[in-house]
Amino acid sequence: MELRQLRYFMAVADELHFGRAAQKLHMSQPPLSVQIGRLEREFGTTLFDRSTRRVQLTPAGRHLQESARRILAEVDSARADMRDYVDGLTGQLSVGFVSSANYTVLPDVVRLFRARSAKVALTLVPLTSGEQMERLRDGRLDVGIVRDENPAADHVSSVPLTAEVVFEERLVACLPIGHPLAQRIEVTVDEIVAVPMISYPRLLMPGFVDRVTEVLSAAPHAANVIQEVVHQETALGFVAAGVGASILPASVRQLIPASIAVVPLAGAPTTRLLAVRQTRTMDDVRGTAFIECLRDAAASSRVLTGSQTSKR
Amino acid sequence: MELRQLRYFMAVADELHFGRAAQKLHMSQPPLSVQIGRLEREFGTTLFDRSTRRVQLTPAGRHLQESARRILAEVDSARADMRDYVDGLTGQLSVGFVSSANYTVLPDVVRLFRARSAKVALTLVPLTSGEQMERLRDGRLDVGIVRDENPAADHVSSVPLTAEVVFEERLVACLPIGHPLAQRIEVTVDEIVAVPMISYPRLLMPGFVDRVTEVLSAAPHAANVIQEVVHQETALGFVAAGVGASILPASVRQLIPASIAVVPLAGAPTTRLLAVRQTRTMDDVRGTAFIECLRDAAASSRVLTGSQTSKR
DNA sequence: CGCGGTAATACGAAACCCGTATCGTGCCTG
DNA sequence: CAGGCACGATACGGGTTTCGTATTACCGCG
Repeated sequence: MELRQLRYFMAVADELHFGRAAQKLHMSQPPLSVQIGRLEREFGTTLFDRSTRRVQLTPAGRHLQESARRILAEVDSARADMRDYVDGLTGQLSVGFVSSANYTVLPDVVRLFRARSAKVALTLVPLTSGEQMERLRDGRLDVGIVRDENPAADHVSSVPLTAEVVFEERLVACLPIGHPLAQRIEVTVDEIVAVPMISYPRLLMPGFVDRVTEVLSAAPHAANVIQEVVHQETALGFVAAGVGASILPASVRQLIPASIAVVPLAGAPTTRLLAVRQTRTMDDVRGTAFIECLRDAAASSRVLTGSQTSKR
Repeated sequence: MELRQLRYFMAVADELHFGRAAQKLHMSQPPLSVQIGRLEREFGTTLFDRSTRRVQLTPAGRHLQESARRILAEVDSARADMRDYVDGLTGQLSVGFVSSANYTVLPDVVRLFRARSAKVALTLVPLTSGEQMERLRDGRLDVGIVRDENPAADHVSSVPLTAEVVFEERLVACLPIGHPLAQRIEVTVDEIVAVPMISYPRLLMPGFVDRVTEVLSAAPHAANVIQEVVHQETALGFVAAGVGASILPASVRQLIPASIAVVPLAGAPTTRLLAVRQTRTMDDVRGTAFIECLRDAAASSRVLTGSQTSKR
């Protein structure tokens, strides 16, 4: 029993006429008769009562008709499912994101993606950049939205990743409102380095930590890291408590309490959000569609807010 | 997409190893790779991530896996269904019967058939012999249990029918209890012909009417038919009312009221139950199984009651 | 009793599928 | 780091399957 035979059988069962069925199947009548005959020999029963004048289903034929209808419908739906899947209309997409992305492009991106790919099950996983890079390599994430990571960082002969900058914003200093620098229009690297700093564990977000280190390295003295915290919110808590200052993306402004002052850094150093994925899966339609949403949302947000940021 | 390809695909998906999958499929590895590649080109996506070291399903592959599993299961069950059907384990069987068969073999037959072919849906249709012959010819009945019909009766180039005698019993005269002949051990044809007779419409049961006519034709005078009725029960009602006598199969004794006497006919003429079916469908397993039950039940009933019948 | 229509059969050509041989590649080992 | 090994991909020839054309066999009708 092969699918071709079932299709032939259904055509004859529909037409009850070998000639017309063959025509519908774009073939000639003799091989059609042969294939039907083969089915009949396989099952050990006639499927059609046929004379030269009349073709009729036997009871056994009617039984096969029901089964064949189910099978062919199943096959058609499988074909459609596969087509929808490769076209990116259905399926699953796991996207990781750094919490700070929540305050910039992410909400718009998600709204856009849900509109464009309504049937794709989108899983959003909040993770630090470092965690995302790991999960991207082992495939637990399809797309990562990370801050300042270098995808080429060689995890010893690991899966190659590809990144694309989707958003760039200024780095700002967050200071307790009472701090001498708190009322400034901007502060220099030299000035901020003198303040005790609240930083992050390099393991969890190597890109951002390295970026901040790089920016601060313009100063003659090294920064004095007085505290490491995992979340921006925690960092802001320490700042509000007067423990020290912290360098953060400008978009954190949205969750700044009155007790904290945000002061842009002189020289307008920036930090970047990158969309990262496995180079191998660059042809994945859902991932590509998602990143397309990222580009579009970032573009319109730039139009709205002005190419970079930081007016208070 | 062909079933073979789906089977190959599932083998590789199970083994995650082309060589072992090929072995399991009793074929060599190269054509297996080719067929998988063909599927992938058809769907426009890779189904396996494969290096020489590792074979893994892609997400698209997992989607196809689910569909393929369903399809192959559906095909297997279709094959099993067809096998069960041609083996006569399942299906439908329409059997017609004359009401008088209810008093002889029929209950045993049905019990036997239900035991032997439990999953076959048996439809029992009470019909006169004439009605059954018509429905047998146009296929509305698979098997008919008729009385004294001649299947060769040429319904003008119609479907040929085949009959088999399954039960033979004596014809008896039914008389009002007060009738002069009612106390006799037996009556002759000459004697009964003198009594007004209750008969049946020849159109509905030509075989039985002709048989009775044939038996009575041994008498010098023709019978005096005073009433025609459709059902035995009605005939007995007329007899009980003293309207006349009626010739019936001996098995009617079971529904004789006290007001009617049953007297065997001299010469022990008999009437026969026949199982009839289309000659064309003599290979139908369910019909054959049913008739087998008829033979077996009739045989054991003969053993129990003695080859023919009629002791009171 | 021929004629139109239809399914079955015969047979040669094309397509398809499989097996053997071989290649390319990634991983392991000495 | 060079060689060996395991494994999937490719090349190619042979056998099987399937198809199309031509023909036959059969049925119903005028």
